[in-house]
Amino acid sequence: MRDVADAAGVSQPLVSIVMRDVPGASPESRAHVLEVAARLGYRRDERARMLKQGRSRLIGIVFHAAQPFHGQLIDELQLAARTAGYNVSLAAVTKRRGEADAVEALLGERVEGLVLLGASLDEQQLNRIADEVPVVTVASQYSSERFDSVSMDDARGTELAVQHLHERGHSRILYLGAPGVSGDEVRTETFLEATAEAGLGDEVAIVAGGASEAAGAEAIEDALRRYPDTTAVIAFNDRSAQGVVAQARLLGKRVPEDLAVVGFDNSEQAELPYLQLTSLAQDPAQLASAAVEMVVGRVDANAEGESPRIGEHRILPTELVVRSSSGGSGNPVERSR
Amino acid sequence: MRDVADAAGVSQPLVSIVMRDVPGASPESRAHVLEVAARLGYRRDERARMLKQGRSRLIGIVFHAAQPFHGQLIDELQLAARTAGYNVSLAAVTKRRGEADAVEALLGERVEGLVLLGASLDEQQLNRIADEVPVVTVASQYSSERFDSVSMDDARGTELAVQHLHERGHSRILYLGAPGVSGDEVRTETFLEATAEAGLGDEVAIVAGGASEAAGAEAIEDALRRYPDTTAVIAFNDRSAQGVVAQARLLGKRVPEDLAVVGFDNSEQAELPYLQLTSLAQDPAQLASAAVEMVVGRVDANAEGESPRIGEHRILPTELVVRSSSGGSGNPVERSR
DNA sequence: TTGAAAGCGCTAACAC
DNA sequence: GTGTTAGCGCTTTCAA
Repeated sequence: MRDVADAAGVSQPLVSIVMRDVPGASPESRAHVLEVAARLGYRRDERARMLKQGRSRLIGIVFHAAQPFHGQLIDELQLAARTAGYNVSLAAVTKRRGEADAVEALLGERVEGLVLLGASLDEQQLNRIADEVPVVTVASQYSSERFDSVSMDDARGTELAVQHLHERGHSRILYLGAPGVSGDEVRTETFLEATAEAGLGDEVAIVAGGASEAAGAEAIEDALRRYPDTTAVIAFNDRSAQGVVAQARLLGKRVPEDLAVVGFDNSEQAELPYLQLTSLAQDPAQLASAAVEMVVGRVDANAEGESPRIGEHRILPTELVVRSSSGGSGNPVERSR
Repeated sequence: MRDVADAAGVSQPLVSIVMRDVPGASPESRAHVLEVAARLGYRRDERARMLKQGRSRLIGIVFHAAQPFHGQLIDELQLAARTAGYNVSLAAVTKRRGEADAVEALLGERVEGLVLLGASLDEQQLNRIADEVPVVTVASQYSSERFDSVSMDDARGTELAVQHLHERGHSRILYLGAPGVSGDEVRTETFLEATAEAGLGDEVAIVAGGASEAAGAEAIEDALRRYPDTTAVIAFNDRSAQGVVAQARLLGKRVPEDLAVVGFDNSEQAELPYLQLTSLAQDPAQLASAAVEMVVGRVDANAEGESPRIGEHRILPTELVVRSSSGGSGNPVERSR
């Protein structure tokens, strides 16, 4: 900026005014400064800017690099944050880098808020982080009073899935869960309640799988041996559902004629022509805008010295998107609430 | 730092010495300062640190959020960068945010080098960026003199695939490409050369697909109508290969008995039990360490005022990992060079 | 071993 | 409309 100012024959703060595009410079000097800056290839240093301003206007996002659904969420989060006047800083969780590490890195950058996608830290660890900076988790369920969360309505979603399959005449239904992954507990409980209520109590089964294609494939192979009469499967997510469909077909089952399959997430994969997976939708745009709204709300509240409010745990409505993997659409979309 | 210094009754620079863990403080004051810092929840501001140091020691990584293979690369890149004494800063390319935008954001953070995963910017744009900061592209092919690239040996890989299928008796081989995606051109040309050399000139075909599961599925359905005698497919990547396998099975073809399939990337998906995809491996660890080595080399050279060297375009050896999708392993692994 | 002083690139308050 | 001055949180001389 000094260099630009010297080259343009003006003061350095005037260059600042021009570069920020705020009033306070005549059209002529503005044009001149911009011309000189462009010629010199000048680019403003964002760090220095943040340092001086005393705040970063940065939201940190922790995501799992291997999870394609997080890509969709990042897209929406970036948009929502920009609208709220914030930028985002990304930290990836990978096979060799845990969530705690990723959070540390973002705190070192002085992010003003943290959005954690698919967090698996326990509530106590998150509470400690929330002492430093507002936290909101997306797609994980917590009930802490110290931070917020937003997730889909797992209970209602499971009910919709059970109801959908029951209506289509299925009674031997399998829930293929992902023990230890957030959301699984609620889905498991609701599955038992909903099937019991429908009078299917002893025809259903629960098997342990996981949140990946491989886990779904392995679990269904095993499950079909143990429960050969199974006619329908509710899988933990679309990825495991994809494994279920592929493996079942390899074993000679037709989907949906011999085995109906329902997944969770309504990811882009669900629309693949050879899958056409019935799935419980969670809208990434809605999740993202809720997350940004909550975290920015807390950031602003802190800035104005308000006393911190109690943790808010928002649950967004789900809808069942019916495709052919469950026997096709009778009534195409069933909304929750 | 000021606060910590006051609370500990020492000067602020001394706190800096302690926090950086460099010699210059007595064990007692070191312990005392650390204790006070911990009590106050002090955390060093990375931005201020970079600002003062006059450099960021940051490598910017541009990745595609929807591409799971990039997740593996990020993991390796983070490791390699840390080893070289650098940190990384991530910028995601998504449906609504282009590569140019992502690059801009990183330049604003004053990254000292840029690693672009699967770049699709043209050479001229990249040259302009390379004027500001060293650039290396990963898994895209360029021949610019102004920046570096590292990619797998597409030509050799394609040869290996053709040879592998030919050895197993296939002659009606299809190349299912991804027009416009980097690497496709070389693979297409090599496919034609290698098949011609093997005397299969008029039995092979090339069809336009894409780099996703959906593209592979659509393309194979169409291709099997136009070339019903096809017995083997080389797909642009593992994702499209997965679409090919799934769709072919749905159409009643058995894999590999009726249709042998080979992919590129040897991604984690290739190992799925129901796929067992023969694939041309590109080792993410090797790609990553080469990329970091090249970009850091240029950063250091610049720092020492050396005149910039000419663009280096490194091509890493590939190997064919044989799994059952191509008829199983005769000889399990065939190396290039 | 410790402290004082300067300055990285920028913005904000104020004077001219 | 423009320039002057001060300072964000650090690191880095250099002096005590």
